[in-house]
Amino acid sequence: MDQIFKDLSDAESDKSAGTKSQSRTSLTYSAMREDIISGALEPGLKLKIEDLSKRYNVGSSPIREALSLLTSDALVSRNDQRGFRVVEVSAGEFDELLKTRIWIEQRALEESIAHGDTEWEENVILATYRLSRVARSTSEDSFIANEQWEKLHKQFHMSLLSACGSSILLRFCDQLYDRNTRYRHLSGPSAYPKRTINDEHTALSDAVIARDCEIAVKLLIEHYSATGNLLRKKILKRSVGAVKSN
Amino acid sequence: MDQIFKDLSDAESDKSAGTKSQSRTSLTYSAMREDIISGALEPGLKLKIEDLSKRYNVGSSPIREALSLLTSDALVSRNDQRGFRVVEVSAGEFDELLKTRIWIEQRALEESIAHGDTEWEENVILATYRLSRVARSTSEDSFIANEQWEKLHKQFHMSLLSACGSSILLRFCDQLYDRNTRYRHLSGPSAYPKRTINDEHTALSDAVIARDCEIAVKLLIEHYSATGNLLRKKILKRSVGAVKSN
DNA sequence: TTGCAAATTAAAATCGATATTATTTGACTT
DNA sequence: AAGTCAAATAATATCGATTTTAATTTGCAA
Repeated sequence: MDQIFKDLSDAESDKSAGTKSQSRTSLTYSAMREDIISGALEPGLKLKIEDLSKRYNVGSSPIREALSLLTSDALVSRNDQRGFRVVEVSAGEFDELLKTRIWIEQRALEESIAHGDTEWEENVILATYRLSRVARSTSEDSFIANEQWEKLHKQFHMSLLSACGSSILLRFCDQLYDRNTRYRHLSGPSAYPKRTINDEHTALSDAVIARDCEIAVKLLIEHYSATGNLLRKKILKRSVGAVKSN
Repeated sequence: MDQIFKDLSDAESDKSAGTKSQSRTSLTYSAMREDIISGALEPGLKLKIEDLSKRYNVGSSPIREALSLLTSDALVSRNDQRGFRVVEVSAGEFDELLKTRIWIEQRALEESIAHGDTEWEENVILATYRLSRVARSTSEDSFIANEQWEKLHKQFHMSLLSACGSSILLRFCDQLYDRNTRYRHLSGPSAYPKRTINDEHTALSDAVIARDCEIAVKLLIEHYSATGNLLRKKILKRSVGAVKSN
């Protein structure tokens, strides 16, 4: 928990017209969310209101509200009268996450393929292309997560599902995606040794565009299972050596 | 919005030992949740902090935290700098809800049937029996929602899914169930004229116990679709005549 | 009248102080 | 040495006042 945090206190210096000023609660929520998913705030960490107030430079009310919101994202746990914590990670939860994600995304993908229109198709093509153009790591030898890749990767996966016809289902997928990303970040750098992820993405995209539901679903499941298997080992290693903080 | 609300101010008069005192936030959250689902706080209503403070007899902080939590349940919407509202209802959202619920619960039911053990089976039997023993309405002629039935009905449906192996999926089902219940309450009394709901429940339960996945899923979908069709008409009628409050 | 802008009012958001509850410490007993 | 209890400390939860922002009204000019 020893890193530089953004100062939210002068967030409303919003010179750019049109941008309706966000509340401190919203800004703090986004910032904390980012910090939990990235691993900056590590699993199990006790989240003391006063500490957070100092770090994010806001009073206790926005902090508490942000924590309440994060609770529903399953990133923070609340325990009445004894505060908040970053939720723990475990191999068990990871497996459940993976399993559930596959169940839900399978259906979303099927519906998307069945109902997606031309615009959707083009969005998939675009998202696939954009993702293919950026590197996963900013460095060649050591792995340094590329912010841009993260963003495009999520956009790619969400684009596949976006025509499923249910914003409710999409919301679930979005949430599960982020929870999974957290595991990916926590598992440490260079999680995917030799696998040619880009090829997997392209193949998946092709099947989707060809409206080949069977293949697409098969590829999606394989894609998730493969990354999942790699991650699980790391998580296990991690959770054994984990230190319950403060 | 002119009804009696519970006074939360002396909630900690918790004589019963063992019950760890809940926070005002939690209590307020539950109370407001109940009031939104029951329709006491109607769709679109502006939720002014001060009003709510008076009604629920707590300060602004617990109110705001409770509202933040309700936001993630999709029961309350927040609009930065201009407060909270009870989320609107619409035929469109209802359809999406129904559709999504069927997608998700189908999978949950399939998994549950595939993996459920003896204990699960017995829970289903029990839940079915208990539900069959209470009346939907407390009155014979006019429809007056029976609190007990509501509880047991939810327990019945959740019991069917409870062995699906994913607490994450169950959480989703739970949330969607509640959102649907809100529609049911809003659609007004005596929503189900002649249909013998109890028979439908029994048939569903039988199929589940017999591990007949195909039939069970078919019955579940029919069950939801039938009630859904009835509700949709009422919702349409309602949303036309709705008055944007305050 | 109608349109616009300043002034007013109302509400949301935020802060910082207080009250409440949990946790730790340390003296004392067995 | 281990356990128990009470005081001291630390943290949470809550309140009420203040600041900031949005919505409304009012007054003035075209």
